Amino acid sequence: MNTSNTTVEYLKQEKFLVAVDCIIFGFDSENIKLLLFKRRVEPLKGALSLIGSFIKNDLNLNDSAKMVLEESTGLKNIFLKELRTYSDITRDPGNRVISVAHYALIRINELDIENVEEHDAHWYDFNDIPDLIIDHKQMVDDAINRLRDEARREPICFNLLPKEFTIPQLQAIYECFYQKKLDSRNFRKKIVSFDILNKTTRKDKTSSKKGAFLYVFNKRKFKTFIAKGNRFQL
Amino acid sequence: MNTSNTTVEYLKQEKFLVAVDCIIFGFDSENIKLLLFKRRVEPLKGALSLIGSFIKNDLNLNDSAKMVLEESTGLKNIFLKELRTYSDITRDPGNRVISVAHYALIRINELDIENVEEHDAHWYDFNDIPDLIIDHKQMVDDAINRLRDEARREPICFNLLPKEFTIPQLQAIYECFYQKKLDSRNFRKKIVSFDILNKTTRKDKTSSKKGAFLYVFNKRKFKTFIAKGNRFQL
DNA sequence: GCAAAAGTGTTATCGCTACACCCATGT
DNA sequence: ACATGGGTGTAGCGATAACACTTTTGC
Repeated sequence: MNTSNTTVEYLKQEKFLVAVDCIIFGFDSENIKLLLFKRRVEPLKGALSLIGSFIKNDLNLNDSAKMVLEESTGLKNIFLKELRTYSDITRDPGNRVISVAHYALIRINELDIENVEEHDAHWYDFNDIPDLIIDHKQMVDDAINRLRDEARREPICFNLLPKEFTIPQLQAIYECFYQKKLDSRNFRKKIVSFDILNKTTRKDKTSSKKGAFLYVFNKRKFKTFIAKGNRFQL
Repeated sequence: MNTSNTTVEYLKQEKFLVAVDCIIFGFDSENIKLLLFKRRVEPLKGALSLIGSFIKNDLNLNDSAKMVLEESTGLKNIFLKELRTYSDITRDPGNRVISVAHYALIRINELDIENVEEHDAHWYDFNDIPDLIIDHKQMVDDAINRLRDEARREPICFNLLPKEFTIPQLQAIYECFYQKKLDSRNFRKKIVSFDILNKTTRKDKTSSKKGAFLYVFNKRKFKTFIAKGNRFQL
């Protein structure tokens, strides 16, 4: 095995600018939202865009995206996944840039407001996204489709809710994704049958006089659920 | 909008080597196979690896992967999708290289044998993959998981079979993925009920005296199927 | 006491699973 | 004539979908 720092073969190759862009999703009890920014550098300064950054030599792509998220939202430990690359030669008018889009789910209530305002960031309803620079609109569309699909099969929506949440809150997210009302009896029956939530004794009273019991997602129970050969499917 | 060639901001940024690697799947009527290559350049020359290449300035990632596939298999119009990026700083001992893995499904019977032998390529059973260089084994594992998952929900397995194929051939692929025998009556019932195949009047007699009718995947029918709100699920 | 959301059970329907025999043909 | 894989139908079961009323409590 070759252990020198840079192999001769590699020196001949062209190098590229590489960036990460983040599609940040939130949920405000009404709708799925996306966090968009006013771009601060040329080209296209001032236009609406996703938040992103060129990567540096000391971080991999995932960590680069994490850093971007932390800087723009003040949040650590965000749910984050790679979406796909965008590499058309002329996609960026400034120069060729290969961008790796990532999508993130955050809890709006934990957001650092100051940070966000400092970055000229605003939430937009996910089914009413304005035009964005370059191919960012495409990235958003792709991310929404991916998320819609993934939400059906993986327990990821919990990342949009506070650690403790109610069943009706969870249902509301799925109703946004599917764009239709769900039967609350059937929804509750299904999610409870999975046995992946812990019911607390506390109630959330922000949306009704009666209050709804708070639940917590239990990762251990979920693993057991999967180990038994079950499939999360909503 | 800025229309100059390279923006000043961009000039300060670090650039990176970017490569594509291809996980090539085939099916030989018995098992899912993977095409692996003996590496020809340092570092790690002679070791087993996926086929790949540094990208050039004139092609996007998808087209770069297509070119790699064409050069190594002699095939055009291959089913090809991006898997994910691999970007750990130290993943390549030669230098930092960001690799974008792609997976491809090809029809083994159409393969250009000469081309393949020229490239020191050999087929390996997908559940008995030897050690590969760098993180290529990880790429393969990720690709297999992705494919297993995608095959359930998207009609992609047809890309592993000749244009005309039999129902038992198709079933065999799914039996490989699930690693269990399926009931032929139920399998046939399900796939026929989708109404996305055209039955021909011809038969394939390579695996039985009686012969099995040949079918063709019909993209138009599939679109209708989806438009009606159905879901492909096997 | 009333408005508003939370919570609860039952029935009909549909789709999936399990299962066994006849058919066509090459040797 | 026999061995081999191709092709077909049905019945039982489990899961989903449809549906309406009671409970709690802040105002």
